Amino acid sequence: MNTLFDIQENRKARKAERTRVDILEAAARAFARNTRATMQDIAAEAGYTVPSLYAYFRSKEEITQGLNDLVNREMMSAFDLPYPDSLTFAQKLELLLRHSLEFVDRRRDTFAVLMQQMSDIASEEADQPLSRFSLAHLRVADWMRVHTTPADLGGRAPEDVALLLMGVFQTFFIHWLSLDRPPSLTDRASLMVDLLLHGASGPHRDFHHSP
Amino acid sequence: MNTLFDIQENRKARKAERTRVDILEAAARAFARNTRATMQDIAAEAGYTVPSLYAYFRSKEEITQGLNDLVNREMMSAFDLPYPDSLTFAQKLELLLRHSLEFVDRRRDTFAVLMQQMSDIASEEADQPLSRFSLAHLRVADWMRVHTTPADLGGRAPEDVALLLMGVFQTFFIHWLSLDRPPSLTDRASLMVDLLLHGASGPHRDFHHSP
Amino acid sequence: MNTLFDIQENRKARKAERTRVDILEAAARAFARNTRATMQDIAAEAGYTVPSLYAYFRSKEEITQGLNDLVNREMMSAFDLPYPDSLTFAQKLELLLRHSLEFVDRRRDTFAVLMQQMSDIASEEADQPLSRFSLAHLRVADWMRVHTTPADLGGRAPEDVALLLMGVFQTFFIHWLSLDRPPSLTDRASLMVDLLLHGASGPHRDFHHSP
Amino acid sequence: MNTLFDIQENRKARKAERTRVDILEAAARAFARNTRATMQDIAAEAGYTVPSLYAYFRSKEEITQGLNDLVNREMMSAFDLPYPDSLTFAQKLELLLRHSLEFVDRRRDTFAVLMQQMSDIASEEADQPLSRFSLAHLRVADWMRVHTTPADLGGRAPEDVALLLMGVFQTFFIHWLSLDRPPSLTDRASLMVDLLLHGASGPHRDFHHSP
DNA sequence: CATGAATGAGCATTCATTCAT
DNA sequence: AATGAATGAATGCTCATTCAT
Repeated sequence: MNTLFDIQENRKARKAERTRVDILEAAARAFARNTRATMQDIAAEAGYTVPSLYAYFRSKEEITQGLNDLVNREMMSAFDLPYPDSLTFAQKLELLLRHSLEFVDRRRDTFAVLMQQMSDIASEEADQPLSRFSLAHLRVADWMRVHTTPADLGGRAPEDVALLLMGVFQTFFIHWLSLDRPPSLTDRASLMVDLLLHGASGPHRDFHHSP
Repeated sequence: MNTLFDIQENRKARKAERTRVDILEAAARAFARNTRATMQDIAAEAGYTVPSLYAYFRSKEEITQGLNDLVNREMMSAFDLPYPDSLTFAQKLELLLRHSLEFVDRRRDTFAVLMQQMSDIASEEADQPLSRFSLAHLRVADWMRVHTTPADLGGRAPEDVALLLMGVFQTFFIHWLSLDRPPSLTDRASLMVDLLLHGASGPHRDFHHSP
Repeated sequence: MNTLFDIQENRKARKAERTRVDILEAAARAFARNTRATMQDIAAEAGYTVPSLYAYFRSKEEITQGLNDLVNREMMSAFDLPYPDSLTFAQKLELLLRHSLEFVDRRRDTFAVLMQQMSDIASEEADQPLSRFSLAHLRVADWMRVHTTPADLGGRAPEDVALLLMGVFQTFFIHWLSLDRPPSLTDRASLMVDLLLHGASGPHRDFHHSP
Repeated sequence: MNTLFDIQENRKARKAERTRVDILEAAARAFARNTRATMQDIAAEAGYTVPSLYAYFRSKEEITQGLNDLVNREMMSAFDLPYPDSLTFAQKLELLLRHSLEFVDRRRDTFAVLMQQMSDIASEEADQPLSRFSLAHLRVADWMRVHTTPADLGGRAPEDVALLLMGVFQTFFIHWLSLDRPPSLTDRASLMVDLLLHGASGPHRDFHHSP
């Protein structure tokens, strides 16, 4: 049975958790603005003084880690959604992109951090056997293997097509970030799917598929 | 008329310029190994002591800038090569990629630095109106405009196809960097062209109608 | 006349005083475990939160001071006990030691703090004219002057013999602290008296003339 | 053969070594004045700024360690000197004390640090199996075992007499430190030997040894 | 031209202390 | 009376930069 004490404890815990997330989001803004953001920067962005951050995180490392986990979880969750076999590859691809891009639209700064880390070749953490890029690459290739037929990929290795997908995603994202008043990135999903499926040459309208 | 003095001056200047490039290349190696490379790291890699670097560059900032310019010039030079109109878009594209990838194969570390900066959204210098990414994007889109017909791009905006090209280039490069014993990246040019032109679906072999 | 109010006030005051001592003893344990003990450490040892300590002491300094006073009072009280003239110097000495060592046995941690401060030459407080060591030295020398005859001290200055006493006490104590499963230190009193009185050579058994 | 280069290198190395020792001695003064001396304090005492210290020592830990080693080496060297069997215990003891006290007279501050650490029960370094005190105790007891006969110690355990010696040494030293214009401590050697050998009661002049 | 020596500015982290509740 | 939350003031340490030699 819940006593008053329990309820109060619960409320406190919830508030603390909220603060933790607030700080992580502030950290995302700070890192998006400056890759070398200091604890000072993060604190300023969060509206706290530096020592206060240490009441919620043991170290800067833990903040960065927390931010990574947050981003990773959101990003990876798109891959775990159901993609019914009844859908075509194009439809599945559009669905995957829309799921991901919705996150991006909502958490612009957070994803900026993720993308930056994607390009960090030397994994900062020596104990990490694989770089963030490699992990993502494996995950995308796996998704390809599960949700496509060899024909979908024109007989190419899923790994290669995964690189194509990641590349398009990344450049569209960075370009979008550079815009002053960015429109919804989700609206670009159709174009991205088109480019991913048919490349620069575009769909072959002049062949038997056209009416 | 050239006096002896002039000649000596000239020789000196040339030697100094050589040293400058040596240092920049050392910096590239240092940065490739560790994003946070210090002046100490760069000096060690260059075989000098730290204060010596200041005889050739006014600041660390100037070294980074110099490295950027070096890399940029090399990268951009591929766009200034001749691409005869007699070539198809596919051929021009393969040529462009091969030119660029040769540089990459030769200067692995230097390009690692470039790619990292590509993802740095916030332009390090506030006085820079455009980020490195945007500059590259403009340059690629321009090339597209000059060397393609609307049909080549399936009627799409050159800017969008430029993003596709940059994305493929970047992910293939980073993936290649992550390999332990990387093969020549130039050998992947055909695959990249294929992906760029026809996308994930592959060249339109027309499954239903082929014999 | 005592009103109900007075009685309640009194009870409160007594309880507060008890808590003060509890905290001081917790502080002793904390300091014994770690010279650099923080307020956090002390609070944890006392079973309070940090701000609660400030309800009983104005500052950490006041806690340390209070701990010192507590220890000092206990230690010095041994000197104020009666030492009848009918006793020999040896007997008085053994009595003094036993009184002191009983405290030590009982309050191991508290005395560890005292001993450490004994060696702190620079008096923590600049306004303290005399170091803790000097105060103790004076007190011991006084005891000597009162309770010994010049013959007892072999004609030496009481100050010098006081140093001998303090030295033996300190080293035996520290050695005892370093033991894993320390026996009662009081049991060592006889040996200490023996060493104090006769030195390394031992009691003058008069080897040549003994039967 | 020594080239000019070698000579210069040698001179540099020697100067650096001198600076290292200078810093260690400054650290000794700083620690003597305040047990919690900071790098700031040490630097001020040494006449450097803090970062300069890091050119000579990798960490504060290394400075403390260096200081300990310095002190230890000097202190322990007295035990390694020759003590001919022809000498009486009293003579050996006086020799041992004079050797040690000469160091003390010369390096007052340095020894203050040593003595303070002697009383630090909890060895700061968790990897140190034995405290500084225990190590010294073992060394002194060993010396006793080698240079005394059981008769010299009145049949007592060398460990116990070692504690006596250490205690006298420590209290005489601390007392000497507390003096404003301290005379040579070496001059007190005879008194210390006397106290060590015969205790508070003093030599037994009234027995057969007296004329 | 090159370097040993030195430092100002800044960084992550800790800690004693305060205050609203 | 007790505490969660917050902070100013250090602390050990790093790094880009300068300068006398």
